[in-house]
Amino acid sequence: MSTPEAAPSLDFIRERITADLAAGKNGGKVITRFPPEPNGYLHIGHAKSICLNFGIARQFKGVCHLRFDDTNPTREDVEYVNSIQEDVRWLGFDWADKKFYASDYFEKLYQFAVELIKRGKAFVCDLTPEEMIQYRGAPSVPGKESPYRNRPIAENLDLFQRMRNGEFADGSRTLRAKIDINSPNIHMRDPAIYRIRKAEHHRTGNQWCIYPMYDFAHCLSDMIEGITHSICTLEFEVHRPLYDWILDVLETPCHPQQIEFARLNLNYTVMSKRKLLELVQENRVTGWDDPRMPTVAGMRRRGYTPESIREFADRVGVAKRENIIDLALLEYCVREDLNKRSLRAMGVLRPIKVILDNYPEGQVEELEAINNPEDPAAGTRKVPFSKELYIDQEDFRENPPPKYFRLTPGGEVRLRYAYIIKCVQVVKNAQGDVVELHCTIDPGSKSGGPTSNRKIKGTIHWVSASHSIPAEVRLYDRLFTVEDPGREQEGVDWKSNINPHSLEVLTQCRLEPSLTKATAGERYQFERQGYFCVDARDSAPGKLVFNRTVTLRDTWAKIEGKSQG
RNA sequence: UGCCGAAUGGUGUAACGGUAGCACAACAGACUCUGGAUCUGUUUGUCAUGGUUCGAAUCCAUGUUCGGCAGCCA
Repeated sequence: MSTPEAAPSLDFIRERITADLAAGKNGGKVITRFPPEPNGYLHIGHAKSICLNFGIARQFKGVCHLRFDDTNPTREDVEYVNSIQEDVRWLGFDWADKKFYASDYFEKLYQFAVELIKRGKAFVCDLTPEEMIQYRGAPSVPGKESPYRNRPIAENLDLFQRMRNGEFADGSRTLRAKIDINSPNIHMRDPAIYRIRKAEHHRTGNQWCIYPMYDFAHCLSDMIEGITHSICTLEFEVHRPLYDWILDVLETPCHPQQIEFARLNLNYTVMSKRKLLELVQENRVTGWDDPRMPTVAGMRRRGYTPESIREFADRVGVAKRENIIDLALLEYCVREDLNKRSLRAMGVLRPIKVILDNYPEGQVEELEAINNPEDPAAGTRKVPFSKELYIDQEDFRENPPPKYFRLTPGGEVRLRYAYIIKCVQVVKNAQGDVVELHCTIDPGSKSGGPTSNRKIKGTIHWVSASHSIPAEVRLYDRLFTVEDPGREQEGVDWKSNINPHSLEVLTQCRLEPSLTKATAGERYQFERQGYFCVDARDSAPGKLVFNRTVTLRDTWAKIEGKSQG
């Protein structure tokens, strides 16, 4: 017997699509599209949109097109076309043979513009850009009709053809829709739909010197592809009347429904392509794929999994209200995923030497360690143990605060998978820094041994000094020190909030020898510390570089942070 | 002050006139050879004021606050 279950709640877009389907619209088909402009790398906000559009297509047994919205040759580039495809694929989505470019439609778009002119709904305007701004008015200021607005159709046709022929200079003329110069919606005040740009396009070369504007190209591209639901972000809401107007006037055979949702914002980072580009160009980061960037490429390099990003996109939901998502949710999603799948290893980031006084010189034991306690199938491995070890500086305190469960002078601690040791002597250098610890082991306390069940509060990780391998480890922190760095404030450069400690490079790290074979992109949990990923760009055999994806949840840091006020 | 939107705990998001729920965060505890994971529990919310109704987060009115729009960008 099944108990009555509440239907899984749908977001407002899926709700609407469900209703359309129920009403028999679009012949029962669902076709969406992800339409990036190739003028930058994709970021986590795009990932949300990708998951939405491709996810809806998958869910409703439809398809999602990948369409490059490349109508502005001055800012677009093939580098971006390539990175976008790589990122969408990496995220786990497939556009099959549905890859398109708005530039594929330039000729069709031109013909639609001619048709608009023939229907008396567009005109060639000779106003300069400055004049056009003036004539357009402002939100509360009525517009003024262009003196060229009532040119005869034949003259418009001739002029538009000559615009295409390259007879006029950049910026000297535009083709404008003839709608209503006094519309309360500024986008309806006879918007420009074609401009002259004698620029080389990354795909059409010098074939064109006039290019359609977004508002004209987008709705018609959607229409040409038979898109049923054209999902975009909130700032296009005021464009929808224009979207609909163009398709209505042209009496097109299909009329996609534009639906707007609120874009994703994440705290402690910026999400505008312009700002991200600025960080790249000013070398505030090492590139679009810098692991601190909220770009898909950066997150990939940092060690995020596609699964975790998809899970995140699911959890943030889809709605129309402005939002700023807590970075903690993203981090929760990666930890959740990585905890289940990643192999454990021991690595000492800031080494301090430990000498076991009562352990035989030259003896080496191979101790068994569990590869992943969450997955018994991952098996075990051997870790060498010897008289000289390294432990992390953080795991020893000469003057321990209350509740400190690690190594202290005269205190005991468990070495993971090995023995319980006691610190008997602290060696310092001339500056008073602790450089070496002498300890003794409890021989019976070896994991599995007779006294191994002794209750010891703390367990720490370690590596054998002579067996361990060197590595560089890069620790990342949030790129900005304030929650909403993108918010423009008068007289304040948004870049003044960049976190000067967003990157810390550790070069003295020592890792357990099993990591020798770690290859680019592989992810591990360094026990008690976090998840780390072999850097795909800078790591090499014998010269390992790891990126810290995210720390483990750190209850101790919280306790200590609180007691320090 | 024109037009278009949106307001539910700290952050997101459900509830579609009938018990305000879920997740993250926070807090407390259990367990632990990772201060991880896991488990248990706790705190915190319907923008305001009216109205309709047996009953309102939901419907209506007014107001408030926040966001978007004045590129020949997308």
